[in-house]
Amino acid sequence: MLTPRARRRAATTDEIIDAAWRLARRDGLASISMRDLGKEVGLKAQSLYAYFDSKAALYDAMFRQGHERQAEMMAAWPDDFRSDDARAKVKDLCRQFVAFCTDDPVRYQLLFQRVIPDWEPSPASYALAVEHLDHLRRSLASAGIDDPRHVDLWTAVMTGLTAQQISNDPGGDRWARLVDDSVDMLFDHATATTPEPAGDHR
Amino acid sequence: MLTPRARRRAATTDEIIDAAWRLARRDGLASISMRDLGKEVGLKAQSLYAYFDSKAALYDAMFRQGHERQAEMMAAWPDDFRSDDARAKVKDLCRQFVAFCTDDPVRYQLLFQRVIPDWEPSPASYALAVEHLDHLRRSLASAGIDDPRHVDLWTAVMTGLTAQQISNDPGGDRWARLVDDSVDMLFDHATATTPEPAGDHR
DNA sequence: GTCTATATCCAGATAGAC
DNA sequence: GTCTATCTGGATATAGAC
Repeated sequence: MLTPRARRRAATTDEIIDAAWRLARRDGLASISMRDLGKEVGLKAQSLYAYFDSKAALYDAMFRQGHERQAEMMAAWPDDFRSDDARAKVKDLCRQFVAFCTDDPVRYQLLFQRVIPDWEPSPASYALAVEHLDHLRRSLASAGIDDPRHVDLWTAVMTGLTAQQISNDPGGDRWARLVDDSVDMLFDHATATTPEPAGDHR
Repeated sequence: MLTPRARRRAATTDEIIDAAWRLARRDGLASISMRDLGKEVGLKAQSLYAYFDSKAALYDAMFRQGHERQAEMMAAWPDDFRSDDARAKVKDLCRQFVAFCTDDPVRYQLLFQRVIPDWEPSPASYALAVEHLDHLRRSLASAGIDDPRHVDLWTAVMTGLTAQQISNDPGGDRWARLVDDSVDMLFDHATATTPEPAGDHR
């Protein structure tokens, strides 16, 4: 139950965060300034401190919001692919993940790269990120991929495709369209490779 | 032929660039300031402008030097792998490339990512980067990999491994050790996949 | 909660003496 | 080529009136 006062406050907070994303897309994530942000929402820069203790807290709120969006997206997928046609379902999941990242490169940078000097997410916010990696891990395990090396290779390929897409063909699909192919490749490789004894993993 | 004066000047220039790399490794690439850089080499910040027209020109010189180092490294490898055991040779090349990148993450950021706000390499410097990608392309082609899609997948996997290694296991080899495996995977996938008609590529 | 005013600090870059 | 002095402009953040 929110008081009208708290509701208003939350609305303004959201508005500031939205404006921050707009500025980030326009000028770059690291180039957001409290002055510009104030202008964007019709406030003086100093007034923003009534909503965020510091610029770092603003980034943290953006980080948190981004991961919540990702959570909403992934909630649509089960993390149990045992039933049948695991490959097709993993393809769906991976395609969706890459699209989520390439749809909003700035969000990708904030969530998955460290591009802001002297900032990192708070532990509480970072926990959200860890949770999502676990979702992937469970999904792959239920599809028969449980060698940690294979999971590491998986993350490398998907983030590699994403990064290349964003950097070298923004707005296109030169790398994004390779997702299905990559999933087949990874599956074939994982099933062909004999897993090493568990003691060898780390 | 260099006059002693020019020689001295070149030496100081190199010294400044080296100091800039040191600062970049300590404080981050984007956080280099002309003040700090001056301190590092025993000059006032303003005096640095006798060697570099601007901070952007300094970054450009660093970018250039990094690519020259890469050129030296790659010069040791032929770009013709037709002879025999192409797979092993490509593995060598890829292992070397990933090591080159992970050995110096800051250099990797400058050469291959865009982490400095409002800076990009000059066209002349960027040409060096294009040349190196061509080296890889020729190498893979001589090893029988000539489908552009496969080459794109190749770059995605290698940069993906590199980025994961740097971000999530700095100083370790959790992803770097997967290079050989990845080359096998990519080779198997490329030889198993029937190339599409040339008209379908882009 | 929002404002004005201000503190504090740092950045890149230029002018001109030596 | 290097210095001192300075310009210009930007940043984050706080104090205190309303």
